Amino acid sequence: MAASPWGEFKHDVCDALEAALSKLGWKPPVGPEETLEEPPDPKLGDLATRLCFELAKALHKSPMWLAAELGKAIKPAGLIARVEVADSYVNFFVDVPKLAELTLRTIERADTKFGCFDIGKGKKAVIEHTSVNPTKPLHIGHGRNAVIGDTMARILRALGHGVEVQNYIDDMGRQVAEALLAYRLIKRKPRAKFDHVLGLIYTDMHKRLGQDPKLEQQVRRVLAQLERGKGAPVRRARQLAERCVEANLETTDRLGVSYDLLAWESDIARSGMLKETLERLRATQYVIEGTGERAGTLILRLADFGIGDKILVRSGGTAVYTARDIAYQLWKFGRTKAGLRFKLHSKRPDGMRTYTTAQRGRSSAKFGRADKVINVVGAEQRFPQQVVFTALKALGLEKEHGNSHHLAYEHVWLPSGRFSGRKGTWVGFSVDDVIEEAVARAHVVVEEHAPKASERFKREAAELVGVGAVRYSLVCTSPEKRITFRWEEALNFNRNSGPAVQYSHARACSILKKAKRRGGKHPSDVFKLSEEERLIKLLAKFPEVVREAGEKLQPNLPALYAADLALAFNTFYEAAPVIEAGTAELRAARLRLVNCIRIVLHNALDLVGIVAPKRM
RNA sequence: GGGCCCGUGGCGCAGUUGGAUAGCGCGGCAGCCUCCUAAGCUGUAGGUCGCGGGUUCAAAUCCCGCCGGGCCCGCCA
Repeated sequence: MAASPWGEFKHDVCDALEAALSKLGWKPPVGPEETLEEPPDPKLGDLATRLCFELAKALHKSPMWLAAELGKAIKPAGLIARVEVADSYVNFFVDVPKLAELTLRTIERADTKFGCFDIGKGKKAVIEHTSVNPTKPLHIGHGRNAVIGDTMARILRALGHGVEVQNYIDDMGRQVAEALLAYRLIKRKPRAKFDHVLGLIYTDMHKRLGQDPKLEQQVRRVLAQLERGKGAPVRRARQLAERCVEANLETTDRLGVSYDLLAWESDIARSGMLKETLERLRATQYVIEGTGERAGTLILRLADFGIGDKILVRSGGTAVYTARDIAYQLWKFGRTKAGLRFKLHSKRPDGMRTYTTAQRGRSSAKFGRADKVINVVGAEQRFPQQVVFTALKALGLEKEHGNSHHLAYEHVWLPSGRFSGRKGTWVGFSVDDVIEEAVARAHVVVEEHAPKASERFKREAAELVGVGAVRYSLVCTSPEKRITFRWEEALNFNRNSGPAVQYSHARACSILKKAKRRGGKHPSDVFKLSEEERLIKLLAKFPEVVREAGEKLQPNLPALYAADLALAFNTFYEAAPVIEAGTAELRAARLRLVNCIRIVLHNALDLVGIVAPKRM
């Protein structure tokens, strides 16, 4: 059974090209598969090769002549219906009836597994995302990180990887020191969800920090206590952070984002893996002791790898963030002797179990030991991420270096500028606030559409649609592009939105429900309409989209695909009656098509973490 | 000063391993509910792909130089 119908077609085209080339005795400088592209207009063909341009250089013949000869030598086979030569291109037309039968049968059999592969071969991928300082609620920018990471996790699972999602919690940084102090000093606290309380008093604290130099000293004292890694302040910091994380998790639960492991900095610090990592680095030629102004420091020299120096240990003996990140990265690959201990943190509403590192936990071989690591981290951290990865190379871990990926994303901005935790500009733009608003808006629309539905249905539909709109708006843009948060986009329920795809899915379900009886035979060439042909081809391409998204780390691809498919389905919906199709054969065939569209819309939405409702 | 990312119709985006007439959505304008959910559909207007060179049979895509926006180059966090 073909996992990917369109992949099968590509395969057939490559075979046909190889056969023709060997018959002609031509040796192209590149493999045929690298020369395949989609023609700009489907009328020209479904796949084209630009091979003749490549051959022209090698054989000193005109590309047009080569295309004509090559075209004559190709025998259509498999899913290829016919071959046409246009200009210097050889164009391949897919056999639509064959592709239709293959695609529909594959989707029906695979159902929710359509789009899944086994190319990951169970190889383990660790994805780190979210990793917000545990001192505030998630704002919509953190939401983008979480949604990108979660979508990537879903895509890699579909490709057959074992996936472990880690959320790194830094409970020892300056922000926590400030939050701890703020919590102690500010007696009158706002009433709100705990993470919001912390975020608000943190902002309040920052107003005072500017005016009161003594306060800055107090922060430093607390930070120093945290650095020591033991004692009451460390315990209190952890407690405070635990409460904040629990509140943050309520938010991510609602977004449909989940974690396998919460990795706490305080646990990592106590494990000794930082010390171990520094010792190993010291043993290489790349670590030197600082001199002059930098006396007493430890410097990582990576000039041999084309990047600048990075101080790892300050003259005071404390390690910088990047040093800890190197140790953590090594641990993710199972490359530290020191280990961590784990225990169950909580069972989430979706049934997933989230574990946490813990002092009094058990050691376990279940976590870490990745084959591949993806860090979803802001684009501004390209340099430190590169330092971390290059450090692996310096330690001789070539393979781990090659399997380290930084999924860099640009931040979300407000029309007025950047988010600032200190200035508190996030207020009103927390993920909680945005979802609340989106769900409220969705409720109004649901009310208009289904006034007679039960209150429970309306509430559930609004939740699903509101969250769908928010998730879609956060993931549909390429990660490397900055997005500006605008209410009208986050709350967009029109075409090219999460709800639009959900709506198309609901319509498909509705047709199938109303049809009651399904099944019945039909010839494979029943699909005559261009709308049907377009849908068949789009359905066939879905697995290729999933693969590309995984290979290129582009979580926006399934989102864009889902909108494309929904659009094509809407066009078909207007053009072709399904239940009242002219003949029993056509009715049966179109019902099959609609059912397959329903499955693929569902699977595409699922990859993006959006629920596909049967009714809305 | 050195480096990285972004710049595509009024707005938001796709297309960037060089390839055939640059796609989509929003918003404009004109239409479509006795028919499977109008959160929908059809038609229409709107683009020197930031600017200028270069390489090539072929450039939104590659190279060089500018312009605009953002980011990085801390013993900060």
